[in-house]
Amino acid sequence: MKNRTNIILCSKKAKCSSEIIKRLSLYLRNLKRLEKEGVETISSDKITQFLNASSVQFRKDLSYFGGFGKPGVGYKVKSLLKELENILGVNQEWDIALVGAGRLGGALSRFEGFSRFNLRIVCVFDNDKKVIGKKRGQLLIQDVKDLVKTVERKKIRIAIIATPMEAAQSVCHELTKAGVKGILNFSPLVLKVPNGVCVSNVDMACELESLIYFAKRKR
Amino acid sequence: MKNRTNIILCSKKAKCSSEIIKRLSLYLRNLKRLEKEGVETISSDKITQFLNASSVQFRKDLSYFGGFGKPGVGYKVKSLLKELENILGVNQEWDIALVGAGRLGGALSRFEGFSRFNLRIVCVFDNDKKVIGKKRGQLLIQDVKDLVKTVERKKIRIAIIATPMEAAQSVCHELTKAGVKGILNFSPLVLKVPNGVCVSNVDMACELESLIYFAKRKR
DNA sequence: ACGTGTGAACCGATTCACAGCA
DNA sequence: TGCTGTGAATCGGTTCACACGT
Repeated sequence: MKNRTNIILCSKKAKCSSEIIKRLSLYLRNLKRLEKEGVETISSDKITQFLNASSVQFRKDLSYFGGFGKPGVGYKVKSLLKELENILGVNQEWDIALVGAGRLGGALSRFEGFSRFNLRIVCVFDNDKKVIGKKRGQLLIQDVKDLVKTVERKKIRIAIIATPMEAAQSVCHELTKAGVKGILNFSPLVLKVPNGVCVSNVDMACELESLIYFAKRKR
Repeated sequence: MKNRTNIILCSKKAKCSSEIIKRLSLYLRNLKRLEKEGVETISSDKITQFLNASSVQFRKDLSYFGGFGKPGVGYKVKSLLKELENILGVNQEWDIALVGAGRLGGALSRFEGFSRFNLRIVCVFDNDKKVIGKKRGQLLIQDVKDLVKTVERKKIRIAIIATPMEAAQSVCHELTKAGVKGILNFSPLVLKVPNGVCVSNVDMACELESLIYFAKRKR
């Protein structure tokens, strides 16, 4: 009744919340595991068993992009995996810029998880004269003054901010000026960004304080 | 018309989503900044100007716990700050256990942000014989085998999991067995926890993949 | 019979609109 | 007048119920 090809991938874009996309990413990871284990077909019931999602939600999430399953059978692991990679855009390598070479930045630059997902940190910036020029893993730490130039030249679209709060907004400004469209923000500042730029905040203090709130009233 | 004291703090507990609590934590942080700057009174309009929240949402969030503002005037920074600290339970020190002394764990154990919020990492565990017994900052890295014993003895209620995916579920099990009620999970696994335990996931791969999805379709 | 895909119902969270107080 | 606090309306996301394909 309805055309199910990738026109939908675009046309339904507006309806697609970041929560859905994060779940797709989660599904993808689990499909990869299943593939490794040699599983060929899986039902929505089975795959959501180990996730915090219902089988209906799984099917609904996928339905925004098309019908990938066979009634009475389920989903072919390999082909659904490819579809999701395609939808998310992770079938190509993505270069990432990291700003802030402090402790957190250092840990992130060596975080194995990134490479596993076709994500590659290709440059690291800092404003501290003492670390500029030093190596962080394979990468030379560059002066944050060269940020715009470098990010533009390398056509980087995704960046991670791991600076102290004070520097975060100006770094953010430079990044967007240089064409960055997605920012993973580890600083506790709420960033102001121009339209069309997407920010994802990882605010550890907020997370921990909410845990404390709920933990406090258990027993 | 309605009693506004801390009975509500408990009775409204059920209505309070973790999103509200995280925002309260954000408000608190900004109130601290304002206090430092010497601001004595603030309106909901002003304080939300630099946050991703509307002034109505600010007032609504607070209204779950009582009316702290004065019509026509606003909120007294100092006293609202105290109220929020009280609600969140961050006016006392909280001891945290960290599991996983790898790169991420290492960065976290030295993350200055924690101490700023009355959070103190008091023990670090790992299962790698090569690092057990070594110092991580001030702390000795302990064998994960001693986890339950130590966590019970120190009455720790909050923990951070920064282990590889494979170890996460068993660590989580031990933590809850030892009485932990809140877990900040940096591993990409969806944890199964008993009722009454609160998990907050920081899944960097999902965050980044969602950024990629949205960045991909901008220009 | 089994499992997908989806309109409809539901539910929670945000926003609106305004009453009431300083 | 200025700003808070809150019922009512609205919006979006999740779940239900079931039609349909294999």
